[in-house]
Amino acid sequence: MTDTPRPLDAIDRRILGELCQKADLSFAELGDRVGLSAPATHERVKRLRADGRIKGTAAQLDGPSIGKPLLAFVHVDTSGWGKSPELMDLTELPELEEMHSVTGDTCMLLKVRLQSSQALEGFLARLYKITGVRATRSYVALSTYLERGVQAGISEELLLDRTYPSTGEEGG
Amino acid sequence: MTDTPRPLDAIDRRILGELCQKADLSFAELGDRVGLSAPATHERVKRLRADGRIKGTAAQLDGPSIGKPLLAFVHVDTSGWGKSPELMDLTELPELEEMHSVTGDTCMLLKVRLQSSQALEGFLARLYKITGVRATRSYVALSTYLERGVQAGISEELLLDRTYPSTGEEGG
DNA sequence: AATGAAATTACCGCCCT
DNA sequence: AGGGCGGTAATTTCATT
Repeated sequence: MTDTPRPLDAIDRRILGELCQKADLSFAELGDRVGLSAPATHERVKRLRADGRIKGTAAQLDGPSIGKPLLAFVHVDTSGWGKSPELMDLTELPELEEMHSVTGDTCMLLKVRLQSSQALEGFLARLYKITGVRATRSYVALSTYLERGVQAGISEELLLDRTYPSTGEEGG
Repeated sequence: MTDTPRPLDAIDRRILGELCQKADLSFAELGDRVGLSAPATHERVKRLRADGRIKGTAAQLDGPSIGKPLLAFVHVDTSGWGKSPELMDLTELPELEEMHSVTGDTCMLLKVRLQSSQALEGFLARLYKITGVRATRSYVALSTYLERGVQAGISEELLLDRTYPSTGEEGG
């Protein structure tokens, strides 16, 4: 399993672009959108999966309507460093959606989706029982303007927009 | 479209539990897992979609292998309040995955997935061009221990675990 | 249980080494 | 000449009534 299975070409990117928005397209429909036949499209998707580009496919549930109206990000400061078994046990809670160790003024960043503020209190209580947890800061979402998974596209804008003054001699 | 279409029963929850992990199960397979026939399962899923419990289905892409190895959370402090059109324009960037207004010592919380640290710099540069953006703090993910979408399950643990000492007289 | 649609396989031909 | 890739046709599996 080497790192670079094969570079993505334009059609691969368009397929990924479609599938990350709507994974239940038929291969015929998907093929129409990217200009390939159904079997050729199927072949591409199979390859994207085999290469690990596509990890799987998931139903997108609506938090509020399944009883979890409260979304919060919790910063955790620990005295030791990361990955204690106790911290990893939190993974079993369906309320915990993300756990990352991060740079910056905190150690661990959690994303949790909960039933109520009482449940958030319960979650924080559980956190504080963990050895090495010093402090937490919670950021509760008031409005969610955007929430989606990994997108296929890449903006050239972010790479090319130099904030330095240009020499005025660069070609277009 | 009222709020409460019908409460979820145990089978609904199990269906949601399966589908949020793997959306490409056949109805026959899904039915086997929850103890229903294929058409009955189909009917349930159709209802869950119609009721807005299931918003859709998406392919889960692997950030690093599609060229976005860098994940960051960016806190944005603004002078005005939230939702300016300029801020909303960021939504067009495929690098931006989440945008929430939050409680706590910041106004807006962004989740971005990028090609490189140069791209993060480009993104921050773009942020600072926006009217009313005062300051940003970036938390770059070093390791991701867990990252998944909304889960169907609800822990009773978080609601029941009272941290207050019990009187010793409460029944089980 | 039956019908129609879609996924999947088999096989053939093209293009680019 | 060979390998990768895509197209069409045939078959099986699945969705849907």
